[in-house]
Amino acid sequence: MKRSKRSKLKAHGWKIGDTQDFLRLSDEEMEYIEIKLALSQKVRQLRLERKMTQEQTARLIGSSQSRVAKIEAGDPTVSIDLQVKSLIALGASRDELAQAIKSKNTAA
Amino acid sequence: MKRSKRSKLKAHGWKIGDTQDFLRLSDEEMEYIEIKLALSQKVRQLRLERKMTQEQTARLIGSSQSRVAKIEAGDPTVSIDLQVKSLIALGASRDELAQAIKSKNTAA
DNA sequence: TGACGACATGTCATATCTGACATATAATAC
DNA sequence: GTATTATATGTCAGATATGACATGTCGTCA
Repeated sequence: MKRSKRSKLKAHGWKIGDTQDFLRLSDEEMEYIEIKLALSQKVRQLRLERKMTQEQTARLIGSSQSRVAKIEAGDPTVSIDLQVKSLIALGASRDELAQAIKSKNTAA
Repeated sequence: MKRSKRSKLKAHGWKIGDTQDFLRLSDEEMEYIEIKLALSQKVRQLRLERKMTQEQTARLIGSSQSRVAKIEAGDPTVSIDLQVKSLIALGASRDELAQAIKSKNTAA
């Protein structure tokens, strides 16, 4: 359960799909990162819907602007725990959270 | 974002519903604990489905029997991160994970 | 041009989580 | 009875995540 080489990877901005071979991530690492990225996007989405700045959100969750930026970037130093706590603080329901984690419809 | 007094709470075995007033948890704390508990139950479910012991599962995820027990108990010292990693290692898909987090149908 | 606001990124001391270990409990088989 | 196996619980040194801070980038307004 090590973080290994992907430590420095920026999850943000990846095109999921080209990553697998490119960086030689295992399926499990891929799934973990996809979930983290999905949650980070949801945090940003909710924050923007509520027309808040990262600074305001930081105060809401008892953190700092820089950490909110990292949460939204899916930074490796940010735990899923913190992402989940942020989403809850932003008012997301369990079901909304589940929905965010669900893989998007690969069907056309 | 402190862990506060619920540190010593055992999430396991609660009857969700009587907790709210009893322990004076905020809605946000409740939601967090419910999610953690839902994940812990899913870990146990998958492990048993695969007919594995906690010891075997521990080796699978690179941890120890005692920690697997804590994962399945929703112990406060276990992060959602570790629960998610465990579920992935046990072969759960993103969708399965999302399903586990979803609130169960309150409809009869 | 400069100043401002929002966000990104790097670093660090300290808080929290981690695997490992010891030990306890419970159930089963002899 | 007591071995054995599976699980639970408490503790701790070391690993990792955290908030805070400094500073950087980028857009916009004058």
